[in-house]
Amino acid sequence: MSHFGRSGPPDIRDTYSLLVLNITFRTTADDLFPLFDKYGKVVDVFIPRDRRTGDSRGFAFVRYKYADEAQKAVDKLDGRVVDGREITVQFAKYGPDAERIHKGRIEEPVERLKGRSRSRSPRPRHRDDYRDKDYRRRNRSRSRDRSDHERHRGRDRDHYRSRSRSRSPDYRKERRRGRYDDDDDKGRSRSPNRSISPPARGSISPRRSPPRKTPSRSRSPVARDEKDRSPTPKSVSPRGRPNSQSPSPQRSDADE
DNA sequence: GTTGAGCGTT
Repeated sequence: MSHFGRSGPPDIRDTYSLLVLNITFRTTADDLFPLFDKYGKVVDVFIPRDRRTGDSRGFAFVRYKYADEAQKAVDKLDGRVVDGREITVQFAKYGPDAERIHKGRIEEPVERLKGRSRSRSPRPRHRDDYRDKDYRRRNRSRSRDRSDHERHRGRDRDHYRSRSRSRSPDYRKERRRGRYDDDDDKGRSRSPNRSISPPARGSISPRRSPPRKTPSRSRSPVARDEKDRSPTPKSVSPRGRPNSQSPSPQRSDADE
């Protein structure tokens, strides 16, 4: 009863999906279930969460068994203050498959029931068309960037210009066009290899090169080896222990 | 610990 979304999509054949927006980030499906269930029969309540943090996105989907009940819930719960925040209840315009739906109900239910007709849509290509458009607007999952943007806009413009290099979450979103590849993307993006060439690794450490002003050490593999090994084995070889280093590998001001 | 336009999962 309290486990929603754990078993995946139950049955959306004759269910009306309601989109609940403006909900708090701590509101759970269990909290919305009794609230929406009071106005009708709720067959399923799902709240999209972030794969990385697992935190709620701030909106939920409530599925009703009947449209009349859903409509009533929208009229009653829409604008209702939940958890100290006014929530917005409206019929979902898009289905779980990014397909357009009417009145929260999918215009065309599962076609598998109809027969072997695998073709669910004669134009799957169009689906991606408008789908991409929606994704673009959805890029602002974390509106934090926007918040900072506006915040700096009215305070300090110089800082804003300086931050021009600041990487925006949109660049990778648009590039991948996916929302689940963040895990891999982030794991690899963390590596500064993007701007650093493989050969550079031999003489990396821009700060290490300049300090070498001693002509005595010009070329002594032996001396260099001993020096690297003897003195500070843990301090030396930053690549060997990235953990010891700073979390931000991009500290080369020269590159910027 | 924070945030705030929007459309979804085994």
